[in-house]
Amino acid sequence: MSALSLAPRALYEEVAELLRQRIFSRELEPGSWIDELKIAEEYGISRTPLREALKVLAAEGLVTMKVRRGAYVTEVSDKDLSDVYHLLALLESDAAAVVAQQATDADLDELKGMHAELEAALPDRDRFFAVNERFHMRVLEMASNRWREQMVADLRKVMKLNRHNSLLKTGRIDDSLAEHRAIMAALLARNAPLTQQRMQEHFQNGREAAG
Amino acid sequence: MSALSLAPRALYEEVAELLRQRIFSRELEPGSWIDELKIAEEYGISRTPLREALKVLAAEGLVTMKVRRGAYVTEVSDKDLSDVYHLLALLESDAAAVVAQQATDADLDELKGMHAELEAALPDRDRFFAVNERFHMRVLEMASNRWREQMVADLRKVMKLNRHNSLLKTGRIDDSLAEHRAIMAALLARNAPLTQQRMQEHFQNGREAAG
DNA sequence: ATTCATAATTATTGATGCAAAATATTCCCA
DNA sequence: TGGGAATATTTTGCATCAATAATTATGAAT
Repeated sequence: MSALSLAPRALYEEVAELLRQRIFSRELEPGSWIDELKIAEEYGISRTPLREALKVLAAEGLVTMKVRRGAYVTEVSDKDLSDVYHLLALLESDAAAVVAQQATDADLDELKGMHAELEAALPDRDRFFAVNERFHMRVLEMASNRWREQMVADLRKVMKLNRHNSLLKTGRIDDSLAEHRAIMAALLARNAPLTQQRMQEHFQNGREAAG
Repeated sequence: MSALSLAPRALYEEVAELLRQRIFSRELEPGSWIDELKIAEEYGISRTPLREALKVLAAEGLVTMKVRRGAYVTEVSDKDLSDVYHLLALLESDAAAVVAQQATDADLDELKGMHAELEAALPDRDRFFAVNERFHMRVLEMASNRWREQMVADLRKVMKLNRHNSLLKTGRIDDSLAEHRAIMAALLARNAPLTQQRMQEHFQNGREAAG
């Protein structure tokens, strides 16, 4: 009773989250078979909620179900990674364009504040990563399209399957910051096409750095 | 034993498909509660595979799970519909641009053939709808990004939740055909930006006609 | 008469058990 | 000794059963 949850989730949701952690930490390796009995015993639960959790993860693309052969951790090829990255760029740059068009002054103020945090974060890399992540997520929220938010969330999870996954390389922090400045300027100017273009470039640069 | 399936699916997959049909046919109305006992009895199955099927549908966005309150058919608001449409336009126009850039001559020939079928389909509306659907799906396949294919497939399912869902209005067939001609021309010219723009417009026109 | 509390019914959620299928192992025969 | 068939084991997939939580209905008290 250490953590009384205000929003009690179903057991299969909890299990799904635990499995996500184990997959992202590569304790469960891509391509490897997931032993239902073993996991169920480890968590002290039955196979029923575990199987339901696996189906949730399958829908997210994190595991792959094979008929009569159980669940496997999804293997992402280089092409998969490239494809997912392409979609993230497309969806997030569009979201940014929507924000440039529809955001309230208060919204832009908030983003300006977060960008200031980003500028101040260096040289603390971890802090920079954290604020950067929050900024991207906040832009997505402001575009207020729950379907896109879900899709981007799922795609980002798939990205994390890869060992060299980071959407932001350490060697590219300075460039990334400069790009963020340009994006922020376009947003404040409420220039939707320019915002879209700069966000797209931001992703493309990150992609080249990753490849 | 009427249909011996070469690719035997699990029962929960079959059930998921049956439920999709019932949801799309509005036999199960949006917002309504899904009675697990009743459905399980109707199909002569237990509740376990049914519950797994419901979680698959929940991942697709067709049903919404409420904790300790079971499954409900998702209600799509006008805004949801608009948001989903926006994403479909974004993803499919991008796919078309990719095809314009990367397709082989054989690919373009195939699309040309399908477009010819489309031209020949009129005045048979049903045939026009069918060929149109195949065309869009084939373009998506040619862009060869399985993640996008999955996303578009799910979004199209959500669209079907709405009563006035059709991505192609009957009154707009002539306009639609003209737009398809323009898209086809841009594809054959391998002009990616133009293809993207025309596909985007194609969706925007459809959207205005729907609203 | 109305409201709050308690009890009963109903439905979801989790556990256990069983059967079918797939894989691995062993034994027999060439 | 090597290959193939038969058997045994493992594991998925489905069904049944039990328990927990929520809603509704009923009763009592103000």
